[in-house]
Amino acid sequence: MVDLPSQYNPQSVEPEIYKLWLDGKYFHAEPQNPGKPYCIVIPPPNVTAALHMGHALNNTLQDILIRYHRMLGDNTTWIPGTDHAGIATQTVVEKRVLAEEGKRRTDFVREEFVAKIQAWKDEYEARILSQLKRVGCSCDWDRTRFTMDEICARAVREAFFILFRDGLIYRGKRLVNWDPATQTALADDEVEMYEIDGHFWYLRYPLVEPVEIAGKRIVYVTVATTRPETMLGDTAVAINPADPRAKYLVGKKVKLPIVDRIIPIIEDDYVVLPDPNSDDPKAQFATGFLKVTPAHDPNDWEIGQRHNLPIINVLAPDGTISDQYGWDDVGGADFLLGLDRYEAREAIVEWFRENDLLEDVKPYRHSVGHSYRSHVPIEPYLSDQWYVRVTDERLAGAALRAMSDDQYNGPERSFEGESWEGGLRFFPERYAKTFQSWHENIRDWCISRQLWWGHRIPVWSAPDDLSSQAVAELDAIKNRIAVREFNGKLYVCVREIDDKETVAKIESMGFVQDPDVLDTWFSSALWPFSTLGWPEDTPELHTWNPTNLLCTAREIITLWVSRMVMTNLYFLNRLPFTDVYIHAMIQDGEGRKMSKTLGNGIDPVDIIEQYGADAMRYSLAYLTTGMQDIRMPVKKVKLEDGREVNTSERFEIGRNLCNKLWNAARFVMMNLKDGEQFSPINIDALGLEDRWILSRLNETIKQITEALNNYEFSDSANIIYRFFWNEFCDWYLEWIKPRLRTDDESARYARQILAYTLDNILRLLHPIAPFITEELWKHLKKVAPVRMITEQLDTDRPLVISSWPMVNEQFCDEQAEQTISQLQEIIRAIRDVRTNVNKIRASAGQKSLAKLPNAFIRCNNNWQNVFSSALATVCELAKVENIEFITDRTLPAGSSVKVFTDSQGASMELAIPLADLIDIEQEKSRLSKELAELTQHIQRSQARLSNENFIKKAPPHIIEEHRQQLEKLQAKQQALQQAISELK
RNA sequence: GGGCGGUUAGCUCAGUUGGCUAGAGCGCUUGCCUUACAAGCAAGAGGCCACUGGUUCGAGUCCAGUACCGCCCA
Repeated sequence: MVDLPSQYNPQSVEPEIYKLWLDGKYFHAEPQNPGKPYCIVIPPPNVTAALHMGHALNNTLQDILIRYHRMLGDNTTWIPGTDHAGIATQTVVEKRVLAEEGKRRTDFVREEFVAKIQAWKDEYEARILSQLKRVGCSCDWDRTRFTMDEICARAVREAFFILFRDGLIYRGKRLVNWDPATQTALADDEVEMYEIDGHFWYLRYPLVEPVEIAGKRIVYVTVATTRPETMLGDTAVAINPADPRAKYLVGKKVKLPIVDRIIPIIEDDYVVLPDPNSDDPKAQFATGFLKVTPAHDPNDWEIGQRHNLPIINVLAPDGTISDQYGWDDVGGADFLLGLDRYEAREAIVEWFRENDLLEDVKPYRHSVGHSYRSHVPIEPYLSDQWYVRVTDERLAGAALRAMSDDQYNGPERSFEGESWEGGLRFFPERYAKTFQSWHENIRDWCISRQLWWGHRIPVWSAPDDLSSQAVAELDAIKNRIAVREFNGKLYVCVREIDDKETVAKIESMGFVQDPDVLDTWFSSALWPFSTLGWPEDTPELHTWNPTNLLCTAREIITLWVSRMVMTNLYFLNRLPFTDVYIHAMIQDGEGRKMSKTLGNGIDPVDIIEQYGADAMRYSLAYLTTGMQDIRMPVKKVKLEDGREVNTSERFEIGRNLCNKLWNAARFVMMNLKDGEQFSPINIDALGLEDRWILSRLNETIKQITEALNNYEFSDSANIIYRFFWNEFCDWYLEWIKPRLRTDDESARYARQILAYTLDNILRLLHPIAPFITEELWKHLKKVAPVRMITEQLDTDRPLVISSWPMVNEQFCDEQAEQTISQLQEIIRAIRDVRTNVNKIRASAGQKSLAKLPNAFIRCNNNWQNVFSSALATVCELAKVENIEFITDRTLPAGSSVKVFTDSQGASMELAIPLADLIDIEQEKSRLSKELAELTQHIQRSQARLSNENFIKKAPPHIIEEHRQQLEKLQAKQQALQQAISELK
């Protein structure tokens, strides 16, 4: 006998169940295990912060698939881990240290500060991994990795070395996206564009010699700029050659105010011609003259390259005005030195104003790049950085060839016969477009970051006075290093991470290691093989790479998916994964991103504590349709312990389902006889409802399996919900209650089917709701250790490693389904009448009836037999004392009447006498309303069927369907009319 | 500026290749503490499917355009 509380309490179940799984090592797989390999690598959460609801969603979906495949018998592993998240983590630690100790990073030596970040990492890594466990994630914990651990570090070193050796990494001097707050370069995709209310300032630059144009004496040109502070670095003024003023002005000089630099006026197509009537705001605001600052603007950089202009950098790395980084004609600008770029902006504008050179100021809204970490505006900044030549055919080109044929839409691809070509698929497929256009427009990837937290760049640069003897010595160790020359300087990459000897050697020769670290995404890019042991040729790598699926959010397609594809293809000549599933982003009720600053985030742990992990998981799966956003209205709630937390009512569906499952299972187990031994039974000997529920179960298995195979999470959640709740609980359980009270064979069959169906429900629901199903599985095993209909089910192992239900066509019973469906319709009709009778009685102050006294049914023999065999149950379910069959005599007058037509076209009439129960008039008006609606419907149907074109053009089976429907409607109408006329 | 989503019941969302009297959960109304479950049971009410055109015998579904909301990339 099982004794369970009447409410499911997840808190008391979850820790114990998770321990059971861990103790049994059920999540662990070895490469040589039997079964088809199935592997997912987790998108490693950043150690920056604890997990949020987006992570909960991301990992729930992965766990559903992992658990499903484990139950299918696949050799399944889910590789967990965390990401060091270079700039993000360093930034949060810098903030914390500043707040707690009042110190800046630069107040420490590098090792000291890295140790502080390391401590933060340890804290958050532990927290993140424990959060994943609370969500129920069945990760292969023995394989946990961190993007900076030794194994990943080794892979990073080898990957860098190969790319460096093969000429795919180079050093370049160009404008980068500079974050003056964290003082590092950023990749293009780490820059976020924000709309800013700014200004156009109109600055007058005096001509060295006045010019006469159309009789007018011109003494200055006016440039319009949104960033006046960059004028200090101007090295030209440009004008469009099509501008009528160009022929008078090109070649002339202006004297740059403040610094007094003499700079030329040049002509360049890039300059926008002024046009006050243009749709292009740039043309509206333009003066026709463009100040050119090659060191501080990407477009000006291009112009500078075309015209060989000098490059004058007036900024320090922290964004202050400085003459220390390539500016030697400060002139009158020394009062600006040391000012922040925005202070300088104001000072310069003020200077122009005072000197009567500020012509105008206009408000202007435009997008400005901001650091995705520090959120300060990005400064285009001239510097030397390391780049990966992803534009190379071997990288971006390969990524494009990897796309599956039906998802690729572009210029003809020439395949080279590689097995991976055309093997990469996106779900939903629209995201393939993002992937494709990213690679078609890709630019080289800046991978160096001026940070302390990350993989140090394994490159040593030569001293200026490198001797030829030293070069010869390098040659002697050439199999341990790669040597490349950039801008006349030698750079050495040391291959092995622990090759101290070589490092000592080159350092003794005066080589110095680059102080910078690699972009975090460089190590993440290797994740699908670094975690499996690459560059070692491990059995893990053999078995599980390519992995099967990557599950992530859409903004990650460019940052990460792209790079994993390119590196896996380049280093291993195969895909990192074949499928990419892109899930939705969770937003609050107003459609805003959840964020700390808005305070609208929901903490998964709060939800787990309130509703349970299964409830959260179920709800998240239920919400995962193919859409790109999930709206989650946020509600504040005060907990018993006084804390106020964010929650959402959207998790109630999961909680309610868990509670229902708990109670249904409780009911089943209360009715099972302890340790009852079941033996195979003949399906044909079973009752109608038994065959019905088995048939429905079989269909459910089919549908869920299909949904999971197609990553249709919401569908799978809905399918099990409907079967379990609306079919098993609402109908089957109610239907067999009378049988269970007997002590005959029929009761035993019912118990056998209860055990069997509950068993299957637990299996089907386990990937989505693992805790409660495992817990109930335990209890079920106690009361019904042997479960079967025709063949015995595997019940000896924990549910987590038990088998996924198989479709069994033997259980498919179309006739039982139709019959039950018809009976349901009749039962609902009787319930409906009773409800209305009670409503009318209540309004007349009469007592409500628990049951109707009488119902009459006129039907053929076939149906009468069906009814007779289930009469007591139908009466009970329909809440009627007695059902009487009539064949010849007319239906009793003064009845509410309904007509049904079964799938064979036979009609059946139901009459419930009301005369003694209620004031007939009210029922009459209700029926009249129903009749009016019915009549309208019939008119529409008739109109369609009398349309010649419909008959001529519609497919015959559709016409037939509409005909039959009309007949049914007309039968109903007739009965209703008669009933109304008799209600007197 | 380019690309991609969304707009269906008060709220959050389903709706297959066009063939419905357009569905679900929550909320609402009415009646029920019915021996698994009140986090429940039964029965209801509630929709010009954003707008305008088009294709079609037939459009929530396909096509074109408009409006608004949102995301990604410049």
